[in-house]
Amino acid sequence: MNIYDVSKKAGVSIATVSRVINGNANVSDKTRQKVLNVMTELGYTPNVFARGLGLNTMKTIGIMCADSSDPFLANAVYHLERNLRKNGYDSFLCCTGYELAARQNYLKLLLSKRVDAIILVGSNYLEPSKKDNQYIADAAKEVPVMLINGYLSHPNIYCTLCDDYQAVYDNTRKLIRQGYQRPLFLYCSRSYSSLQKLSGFQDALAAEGLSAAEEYAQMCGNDIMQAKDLLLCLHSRGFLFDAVFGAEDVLAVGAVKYAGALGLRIPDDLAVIGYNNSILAVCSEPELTSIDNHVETLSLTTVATLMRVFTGSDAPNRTTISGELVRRRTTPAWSDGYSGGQQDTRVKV
Amino acid sequence: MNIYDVSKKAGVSIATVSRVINGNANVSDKTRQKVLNVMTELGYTPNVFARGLGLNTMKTIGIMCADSSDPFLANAVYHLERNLRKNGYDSFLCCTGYELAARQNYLKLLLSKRVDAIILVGSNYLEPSKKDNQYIADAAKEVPVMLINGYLSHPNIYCTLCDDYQAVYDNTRKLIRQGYQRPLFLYCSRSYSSLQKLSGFQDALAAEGLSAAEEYAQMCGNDIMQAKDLLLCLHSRGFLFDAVFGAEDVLAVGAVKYAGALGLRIPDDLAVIGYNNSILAVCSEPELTSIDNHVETLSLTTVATLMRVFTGSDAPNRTTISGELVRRRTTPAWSDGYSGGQQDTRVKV
DNA sequence: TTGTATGCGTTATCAT
DNA sequence: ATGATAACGCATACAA
Repeated sequence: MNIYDVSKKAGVSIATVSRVINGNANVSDKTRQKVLNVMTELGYTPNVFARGLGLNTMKTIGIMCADSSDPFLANAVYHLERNLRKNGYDSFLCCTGYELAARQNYLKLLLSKRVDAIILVGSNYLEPSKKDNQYIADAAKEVPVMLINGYLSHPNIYCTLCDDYQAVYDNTRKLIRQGYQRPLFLYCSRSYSSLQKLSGFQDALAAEGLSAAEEYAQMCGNDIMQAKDLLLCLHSRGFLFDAVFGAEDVLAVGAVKYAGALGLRIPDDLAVIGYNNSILAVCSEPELTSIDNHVETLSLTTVATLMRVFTGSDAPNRTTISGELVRRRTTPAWSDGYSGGQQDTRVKV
Repeated sequence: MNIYDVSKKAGVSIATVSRVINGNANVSDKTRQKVLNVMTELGYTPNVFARGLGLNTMKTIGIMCADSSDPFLANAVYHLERNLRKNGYDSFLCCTGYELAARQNYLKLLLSKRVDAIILVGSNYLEPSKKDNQYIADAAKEVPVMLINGYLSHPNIYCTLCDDYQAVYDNTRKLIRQGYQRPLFLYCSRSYSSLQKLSGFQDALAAEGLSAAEEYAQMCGNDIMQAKDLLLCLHSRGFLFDAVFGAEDVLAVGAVKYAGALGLRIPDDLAVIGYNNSILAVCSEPELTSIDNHVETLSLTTVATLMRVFTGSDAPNRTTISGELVRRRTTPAWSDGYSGGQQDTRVKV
């Protein structure tokens, strides 16, 4: 079943059939209709390989993420996939894990499959060492590379990110002004975005005139229980803190568990803020105040930018959107001017 | 940069180069080495389209799931993708949503991309009406179709599922024998797997000599708050229940929230069991007893079966694995013989 | 508006 | 063991 069968049955040449397939205007309505009829009658579908051979594209985007079971990444992938398809592109998903060598292999594989672009989801793709990011820059020589929540200044690389620094900075300051004089920052990776958040936290302490002692930023595993245990351990060592800002919701939930274990009242004895506004925030008890980094917007923007790149329109190499505090029950009510906080809204699903 | 360039530089014919690429034995070691050297030197990669044209396969599997941000589905996708790649296959992921028409389109699209097989993840793919599943049966005429947590008896369709019926049946009986005489079942879809769970629940009531009044199985939205509100509403109407068995962890968390709202003690006043052993189970407070349906095993088995199908070995049309109760703090300790319960283990991430 | 002929980069079938 | 050559199914430049 190929284009010849159709052309034969329709009594036209394959060129005409091809024109119909590709929506070429140079076909009479009558002929077009005849061909279309035959195509549906035969249940004909163009062979993608033959097509790809000629056009050297399969209208396919490669998406790389560390782990599609991470709620944030999963959400991003979901929206990316959806929107790409809306624009006529299919997606090739790769869950690469966190190891560099594996990632390099996946990238090579995607390129060998002749994808039309590559989207890297998650700030964890940015290695601290420049050299380790070279493979990304190399890929950008062949196809456009899109980064979600990561930044790399390089031709043909386009970045869309949430302003994590500002979000943490603003809200840490608010926290302190509410009387929480000993906030603790909890993070679990040294990714670009984590480091941004950390800076935001440290700068906020400085801006409020607090000493930013090293211990007020603690690193731990990406896990509820590890976070809880770490806090318990700190507490038993006599370390004092009255608020926890988690770089991820998981860590913040750990803080809530910690408070529960010690019988601390939330938010009176301990305030907690998470990050991502994931389902964990509403699952937690009490429900978690969390920063929404607008996954959907990030994804939509990325796709929109990519389409601009494809059409040759000029596209910004870097787009930043702001995070937004979604207040729930682990922080006291506060009001202020300079950043549009928002009352409890629907959580990202 | 193509096979001709390589053949020229290596001083052999393209046929020989092709043989080297495909590991054909009819090449002298000397020639093979020479060709390999040239290939790496030139950084040559075979063109997948041309290759696909000849072989009519791209070693690619189409994976369909409703929503990659659902923890269970995300996990399955993750493991599928990983294991397929281990077997030399790439994956095409489609998040189809829950609507039939969209799903039919996605399936058509995958077939038009000439995938080598299709994997449907999640029992939600099985419609109650036979007619609505016809498109799946049709697809099976072209390529093998794998179902995870769904069952359809049809040639070239292979199903791998968790024995949801038995898991719910067994554990509901245990619950009742512990003294919970008024268990309530909460579910949120009429998918194959949901209905299996429901039957298990109903049969358990009957087996324990309890009247299975309609109201003891309630349907509600797939959402923590909706579940909580429904329970509150039932309570205010004077409806009595002392245990909740959720068909999904989300619903069980809703039950925990309900208990919190009313000041009920868990598990004394209310026992709760969830399903999936997702991260929600450990996020909940108190932590949720939940049934682990072994996503990873399901995924591994599916891939293994598919590989058997590809090699022409005979493969079982249906494989069932058993669920397993992971006990935490929303049920009292109980011990018994006939089903291997397990103490709190690591949650699925 | 329609048809003819060629190229795309492989694999596979013959020969040699 | 190696080489020449015919598919594979489509897009497209060119001709009519």
